[in-house]
Amino acid sequence: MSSNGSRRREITVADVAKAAQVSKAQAARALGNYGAVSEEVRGRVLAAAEELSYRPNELARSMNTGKSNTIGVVVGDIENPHFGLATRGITDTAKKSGYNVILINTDEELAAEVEAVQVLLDKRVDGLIVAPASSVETKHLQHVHESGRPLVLLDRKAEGLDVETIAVSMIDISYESTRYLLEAGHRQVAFVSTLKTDSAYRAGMVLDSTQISERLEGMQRAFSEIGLTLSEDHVRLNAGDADSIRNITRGLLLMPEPVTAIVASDGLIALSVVEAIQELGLAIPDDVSFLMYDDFSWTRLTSPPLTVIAQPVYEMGVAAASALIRQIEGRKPVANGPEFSARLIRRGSVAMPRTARV
Amino acid sequence: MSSNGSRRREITVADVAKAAQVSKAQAARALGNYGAVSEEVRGRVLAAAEELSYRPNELARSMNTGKSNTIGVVVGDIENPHFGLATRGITDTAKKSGYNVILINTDEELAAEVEAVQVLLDKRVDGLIVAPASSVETKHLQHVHESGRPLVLLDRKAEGLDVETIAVSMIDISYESTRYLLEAGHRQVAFVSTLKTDSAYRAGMVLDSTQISERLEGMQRAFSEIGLTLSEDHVRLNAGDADSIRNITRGLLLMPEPVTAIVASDGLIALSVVEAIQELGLAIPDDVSFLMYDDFSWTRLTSPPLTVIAQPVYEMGVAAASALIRQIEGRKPVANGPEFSARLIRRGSVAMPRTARV
DNA sequence: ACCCCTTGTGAGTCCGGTCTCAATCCTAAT
DNA sequence: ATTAGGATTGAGACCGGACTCACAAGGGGT
Repeated sequence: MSSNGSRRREITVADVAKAAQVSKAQAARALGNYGAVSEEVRGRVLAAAEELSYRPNELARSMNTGKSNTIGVVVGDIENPHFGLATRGITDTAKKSGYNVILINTDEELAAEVEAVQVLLDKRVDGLIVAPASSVETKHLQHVHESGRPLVLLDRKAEGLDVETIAVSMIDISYESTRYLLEAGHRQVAFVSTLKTDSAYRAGMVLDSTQISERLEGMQRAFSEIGLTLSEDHVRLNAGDADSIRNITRGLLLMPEPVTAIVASDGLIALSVVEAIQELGLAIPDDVSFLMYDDFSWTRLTSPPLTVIAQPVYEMGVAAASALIRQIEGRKPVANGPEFSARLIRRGSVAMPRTARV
Repeated sequence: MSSNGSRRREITVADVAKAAQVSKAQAARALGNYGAVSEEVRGRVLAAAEELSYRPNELARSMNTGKSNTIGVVVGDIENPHFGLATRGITDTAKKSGYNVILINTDEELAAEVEAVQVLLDKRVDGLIVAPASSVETKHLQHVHESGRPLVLLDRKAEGLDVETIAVSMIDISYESTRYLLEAGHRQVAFVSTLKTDSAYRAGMVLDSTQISERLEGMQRAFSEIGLTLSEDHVRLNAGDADSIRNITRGLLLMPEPVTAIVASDGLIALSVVEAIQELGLAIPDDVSFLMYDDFSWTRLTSPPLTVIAQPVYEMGVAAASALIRQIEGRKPVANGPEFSARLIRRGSVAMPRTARV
């Protein structure tokens, strides 16, 4: 009873070598497929390995090759389909090139992100993909970069960090979609985002996220172009859980001069905003127009289907992984990396505001 | 220029030891917090480590402790919010106990799963959480289990594999929800699932997924209770991409005696089914009733909001991780692990079928 | 027949930690 | 003063592969 007494200790090259009656070095060569090995020996070793069902210890291997074939991914929240999709793009691509992915969630907390990066570095990952929680507080990323470890940022740029970044430029699309709202007659337009800040939004304040800065910049540009300004009071940050989003939405719609259009910064926010609107007994787009970032399938199922700003999230994940792997393998960056841009998909959630109608 | 000339080679215990003028062994003890170390030495070592910003190499550490503080997670598709949420539960819990997570996607391909498991084993993860693609083909899992590596299954049981499994029992809830449909007057009920099979569904055929088997069993029980049987032709498996789901849905609704209710096996399928229904110009629930597994937020936003079978996905992720970590740390299983059950949330997508109305 | 070069091979070192073991200190007890 | 016994400490083995080095054999060229 025990053809393979493989209890506890694992099979190592030494075991295989013994079984094949060759030196450890030869066995290692045959198995690792390097150096010179006679057919004869190779055969014996491979057979022995098969027989013992030998499996190399990747840890040991990594230790002296210095390569772990693993990349670390740090995102704010995988539960958010935006990151889910991006992660999918990353893992698909990584797998194709023989890399594994260690995933760490940060809940968009800077402290968690700093720790996550540290942990991954300690595990000697070959490179990192980070969707930074903050575009301003980037010491830890700076550190990674300086230590020479390949690093690619996803979704958001980091202030003063010259690192390859895969992100959609938000200014133009934000400008375009704001114009779309303005042309429909909206003047009271709100923007709701989860971005955490110490104080309420004030024009010109420095934000932690370049994404959000850019979006606001685009909105402002559209407004100022027609001689108006985006009201500070209509920019609501710190929209955390469903409850706070609900309150924010109610606030925006119940104020003396209610907003006539709301722009949701991501899919999660959108859900709560739309729900709050429905709760108030208001109709989209008759009472309020609605626009959101991220094109999820369900946005086509609501009535009316929602007008969205679609970002090539999966493709960006792919691009981030490709770029990182390229860096890891020391290849030169391609001349013109793909440029990603978002596009406005007009469905049914934007219409003329009540006030503008005859 | 170069306060810390930390280029290339990383700082090791040996470096710290030298800087602190003690032996490597002592430095290691002080750093690793084991063995006896005088306050004096500890101080010097810690200071030196700080100064050099030493970071232990987890790989090396893992290699001779045999622990990697990493757990491997194998899921069919993170992009599916079902797994997204579960993964979130897993990572949250793992992090709390100091474990990291390596995530691998299998696209529900058995071959990919086998490889994924192998890769994780090679990386010497401390344990595995797998949502098995097949409940029947389980040699690779058997192998893991026999090798003594902690293993927890998620969502689906594996035939003849005595391994801790965190899953919702589907029979009762399926029975309950089918009764709900039958009581509303439906007789032509369809079930649509992605489950891959070699041939079309036939009653009694062995399915790869215990989840699906159980659901069908529950449906059949409800049918036979009132002297009817669930038509084989109404059980549609192999619903892969959006297109095939669309075709299946059209098929079900355009056949001579169309189904009056459709049950979607998961959120992704639901999306396409609902879309196909809308495309056909049919209304839910007036023309077709609709029921789906998984309670995603967006199901409350459609009109009507969808009736769903909610599973405590996040909690199951938490439970799976807890169970695995318990196993890894060699603690006894708690007497009565939490039992998970799904519940039917009646919203607005189920009504009397046309045929049953006056 | 002699030298050079290309394989093939085994011994042993190294990666960066952990851990065993024997030697050295120190302090309190005899 | 002497000594037992615990606290410290350094040397070195070890984890499981990769890789360097020195050396033996076989082949070709002249």
